[in-house]
Amino acid sequence: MPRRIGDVARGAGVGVETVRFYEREGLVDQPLKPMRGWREYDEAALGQINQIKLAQGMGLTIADMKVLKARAKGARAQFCGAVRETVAARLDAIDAEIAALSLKREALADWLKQCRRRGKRGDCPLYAGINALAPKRSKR
Amino acid sequence: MPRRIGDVARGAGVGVETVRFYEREGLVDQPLKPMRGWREYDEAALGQINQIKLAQGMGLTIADMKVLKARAKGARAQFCGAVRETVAARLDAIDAEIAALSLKREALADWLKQCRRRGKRGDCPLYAGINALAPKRSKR
DNA sequence: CTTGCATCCGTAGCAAGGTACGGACTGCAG
DNA sequence: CTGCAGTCCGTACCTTGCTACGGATGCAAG
Repeated sequence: MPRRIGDVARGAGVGVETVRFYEREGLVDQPLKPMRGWREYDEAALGQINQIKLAQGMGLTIADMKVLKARAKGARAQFCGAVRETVAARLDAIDAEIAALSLKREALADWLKQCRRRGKRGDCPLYAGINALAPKRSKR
Repeated sequence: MPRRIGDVARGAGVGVETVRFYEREGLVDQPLKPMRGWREYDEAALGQINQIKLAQGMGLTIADMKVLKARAKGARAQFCGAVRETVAARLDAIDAEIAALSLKREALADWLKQCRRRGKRGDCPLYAGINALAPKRSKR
């Protein structure tokens, strides 16, 4: 059972600064501070950090989580709607990201293939292109 | 034929600030400034920006391009080796990124499926979980 | 009482790739 | 001559998710 922020951090496998960051973001509830001394944490903080890690593993952003946390105070149906909305939006965003990366992947793979095919023929268009852009030397 | 930075920017479809950013990064050669007046650009700047856009489309980073540009002054064989190295490294990085995103994609899709399956049964574990983390209210 | 680690708190910095701003200047049209 | 758009230049800001720093305090052991 965690008592102080360092215990929470170690228990969740994150740094103390990270816990404090989550608190600033409002994702982890910061226990009230006694007028002197250290804050007293309980299991809730640990659970909240684990939920953050879970959500992060699914690709949700901190901003997404803030929205969902705000909605969690409302009725279950509303909350579920918000969850589905957020998850669907993030799914679309991630699909778009994957599509963009796949295009890049193909372009890079093609480039490598061309490189190997040209092999020793030594007609790299990029090298020619880059040096054509500095025509000072070729003009003499 | 571009004359001033604004012409270059319009011609390349980027902002003036972006051209200046590439100049600061050393990816676009900035023509010498006359003691008074405006710099005079030629086609080279346009070509360099187009190469940047191409490389970006393949997923190369600005840092990658800096390295390659530095190598372009050397012999062709050295340059080609550096290109292959950079491209291969970036390809690996992008594959890793795609793999990570695919995991997230699956997790999100699963979550949505679970949401729909639970449908009106109203037993969302996330809602329960979040509210269990604030047990103040349930204790009464 | 002193050492020494932990916490508290605000603030600043990192990566990446730009974007924006403010004040001074330039050059051209009216 | 004046107005106005465009440049020049340095610097600050943006996003995201942390991470680090520095000075002040707290607390327990020796």
